[in-house]
Amino acid sequence: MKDNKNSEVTTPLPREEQGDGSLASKYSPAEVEGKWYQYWLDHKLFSSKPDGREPYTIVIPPPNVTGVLHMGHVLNETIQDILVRHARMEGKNACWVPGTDHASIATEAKVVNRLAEQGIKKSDLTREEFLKHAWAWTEEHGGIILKQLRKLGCSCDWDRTGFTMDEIRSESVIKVFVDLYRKGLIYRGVRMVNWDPKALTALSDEEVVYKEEHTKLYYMKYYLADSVPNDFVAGDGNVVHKDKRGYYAVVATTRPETIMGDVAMCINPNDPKNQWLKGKKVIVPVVGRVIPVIEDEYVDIEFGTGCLKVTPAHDVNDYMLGEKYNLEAIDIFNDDATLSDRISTAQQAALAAKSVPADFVIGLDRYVGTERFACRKQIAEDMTAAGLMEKIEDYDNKIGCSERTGVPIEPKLSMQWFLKMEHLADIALSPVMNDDIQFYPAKYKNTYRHWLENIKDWCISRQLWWGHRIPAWYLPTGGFVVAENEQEALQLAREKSGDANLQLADLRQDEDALDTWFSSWLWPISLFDGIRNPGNEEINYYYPTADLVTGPDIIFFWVARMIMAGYEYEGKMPFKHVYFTGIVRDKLGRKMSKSLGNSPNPLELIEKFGADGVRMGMMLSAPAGNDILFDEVLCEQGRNFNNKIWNAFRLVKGWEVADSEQPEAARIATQWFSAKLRLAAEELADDFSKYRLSEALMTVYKLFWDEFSSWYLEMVKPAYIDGKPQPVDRTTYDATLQFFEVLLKMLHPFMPFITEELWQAIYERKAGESIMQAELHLPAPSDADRQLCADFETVKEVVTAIRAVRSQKNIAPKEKLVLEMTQPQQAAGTQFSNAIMKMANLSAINVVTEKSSGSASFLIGTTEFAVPLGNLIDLDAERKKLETELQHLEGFLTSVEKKLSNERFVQNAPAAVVEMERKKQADAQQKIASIRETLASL
RNA sequence: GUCGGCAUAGCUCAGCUGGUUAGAGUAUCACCUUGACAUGGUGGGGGUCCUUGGUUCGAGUCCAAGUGUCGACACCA
Repeated sequence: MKDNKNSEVTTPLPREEQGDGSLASKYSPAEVEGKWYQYWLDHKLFSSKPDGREPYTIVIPPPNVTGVLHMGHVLNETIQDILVRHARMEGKNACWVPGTDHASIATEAKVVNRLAEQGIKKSDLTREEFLKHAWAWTEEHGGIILKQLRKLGCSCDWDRTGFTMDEIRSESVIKVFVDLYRKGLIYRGVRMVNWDPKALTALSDEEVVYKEEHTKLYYMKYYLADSVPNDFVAGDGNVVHKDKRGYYAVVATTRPETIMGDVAMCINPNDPKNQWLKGKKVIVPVVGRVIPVIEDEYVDIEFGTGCLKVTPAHDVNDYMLGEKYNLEAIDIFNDDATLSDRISTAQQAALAAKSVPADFVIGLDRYVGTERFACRKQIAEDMTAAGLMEKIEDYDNKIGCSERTGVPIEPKLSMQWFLKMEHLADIALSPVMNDDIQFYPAKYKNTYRHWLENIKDWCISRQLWWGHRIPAWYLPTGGFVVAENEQEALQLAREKSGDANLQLADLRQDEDALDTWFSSWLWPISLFDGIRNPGNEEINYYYPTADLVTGPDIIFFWVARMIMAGYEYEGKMPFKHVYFTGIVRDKLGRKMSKSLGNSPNPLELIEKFGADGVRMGMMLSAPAGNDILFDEVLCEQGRNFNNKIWNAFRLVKGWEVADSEQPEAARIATQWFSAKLRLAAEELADDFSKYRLSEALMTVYKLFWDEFSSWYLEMVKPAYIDGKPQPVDRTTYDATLQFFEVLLKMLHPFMPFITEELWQAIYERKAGESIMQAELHLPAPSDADRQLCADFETVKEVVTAIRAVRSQKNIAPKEKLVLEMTQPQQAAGTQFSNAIMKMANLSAINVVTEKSSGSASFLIGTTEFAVPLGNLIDLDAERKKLETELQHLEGFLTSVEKKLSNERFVQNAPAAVVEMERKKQADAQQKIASIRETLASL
């Protein structure tokens, strides 16, 4: 599985060139990306070994081994790569461990489907035969997604690639199972579980999703088996039903077919309308079984008729009632949710025990073997025909369905393995609540706490073959042993049975496999072999990992359980920070789905916009925890940005260098930009520390495009004389290259490919060197830096104002103008004057006491500027503009003065705030005065 | 039903412990094919910060209620 384009390594600096030897005007990612990824691999730049540096570890949320890359992965993996590359450039020993998940139920379902296409049924195969098919499938499709991650630029240490069912991970899972069993935390027993009748396995509570459905509510007649005594009177609150057959109670249900498992009817003892039913017996319609009326406050008086049918085998709440009142549980279904022949056996027994009028009864034989929904329809029809149905109403209901197969689950009593959660929940709660482990965004702490505080035991066994087989062996004489392997099992079995001649062949291993998440929860430990080999060098070094990046949908499945396992087996948190990503939606806010066709293929996007472009598109609107409305337009923006970087590089690289003196404008520009970089680096560090990655990207984006390209480069760009470009002085050139390099480093985590390409081209590099290892340490900005940048903002305002004058008066950029100003002491007027002249194309800046007549004037701060325009000036328009501004300023002044005249404000507000208001007042007054003066002179 | 998040420009979102008449990206409009880049440049327009009350000298920011919206959990058979 070799990446086609990546195999041939090319020269360090191949770039598409134009005929004349200059660089092409467009950046071409396709030529660059494969080349550099291979370079990184060839030089083992992603690989990590424990050393003296601070570790930075991320374990990948393992995608399904047979999965393919979708937009959700692109988001998730891009974030991880940004974090890893950022940490690596900070000088940390970055280790990103990739791998895949065997995804027990999902993969088994896919294999079963494929076999079905070939006409093979799973039930026709032995376990070994089936597993052979499953492994073949895994090898065929497995790892495709890992190859696709390379296209994205992910800097995983591929030598560490793990699989949740490889040898190390399998042994770890078994070891943990045995350990938890011996600690008494794992037990086996018959419980009500969620049964998936399609996958034919039990599921955990977390694997059940509720879907809204339009169904029916059936009101069925349960006739009284005994005569009705006369101790109730009509009108005393009792609601009594009677027809020609006799008295009856009405029971409302959404599942009429389950009456075959009815063993009681339950009323609320406080329900006035059902008092007459107390102590009675009723006859289950169709079935003919006579059942008692029991009383429990669990029953909601308001719902339906207040009469609840009790079917302990098929409803969790009924099961609890059954336990409480010691009722029989009649399981009416086969494993695939067709009706079992037990229903007719039970009916015969019931009819034999008690005689029931024949017209209440329908032979249940006809339903045996029918599918549950067909049966429901049929029995409703039959009851209606037999006059046993009072009425049928429309009803909206939420139905629990299997997350994986989508079919409605059946609550089913069955023998399963469970993990007690109380202790594990205990150790996992406080680290999150007190921020030892930090959630981003923090709102998920609530969700987390709620789940842990209401946790139930975890059903960990699955009636599947693709997974870790439960290490329990049953003895021929009954009972079982739990052991890490067959030898140990045999030994334990011999001890337990007292039969020293017992052979392995006498033992039968449990057929079930473990829930996939029972292996995933060990991932941050098992990847470093910390379960089998506790305290080894790797686990000591890399654990706890730094950041976990995942979706909030698996906070219970995975995140919470990793925290439990982490504390149970390492005594430490598995990760320090959890970054929850949102769901990737389309730009209309809809979930991406195959049927809507709104899910772009990431690989096609990469082809179209380049991996860097796609990564940027993804990150531009991806605040942690918010859903992402993905729009290709953002990838386009990413691609355009690449192109901008590329062209800035072309410009700088195209300069001729001379040993001339540095022009004043360039000198101040380099000073300013160097300060600007320090400020930006500080801002970036802050964004990263808060995991505000899209803001970090936006910070660099604006830094490169606006500050560097539009301001800095324009200020230092050598002029053209007689149509010929002049050379740049060496000082400026060197500074520019250094700035460029810093910018590339800042951009690298977000856009690894183009930054490597240009970093390699900007200076000569040694073989094997890479930008990804280049450290970025800028000194903290000084007060002088801050002042300089603030002053420069004023410069920009002046330049922009002059450009606005040009734009309004339609004066060509080439035409030189003169600027007049009244306050020479202003920063903007002195050290920056050369820069202003260059950026605004001025021939002079004159300090004047009185502006020329016929000039366009403007205020920056309290300094007055004017551009003499001669007869170009439109006095009316000028007056109008000034009047608008005057109005605005006067309104402003009024509000400030109102504040200042409020004694309570002056007394209560901090001195600095009051001072600020006074300054605002003075400034506004001065501005108003100068505008009035200008107006008067017009 | 319980709990939680969110509501700011056409769109997507910033706005930290309250303190200049609220910002960014994008979209949009006008002008400009100059010599890195039209995948570009320059300039402009655009907001009752959901509503109502309260606290405060001062509220987009804090509190309460309401409305809308999204989510988690629990579900009445």
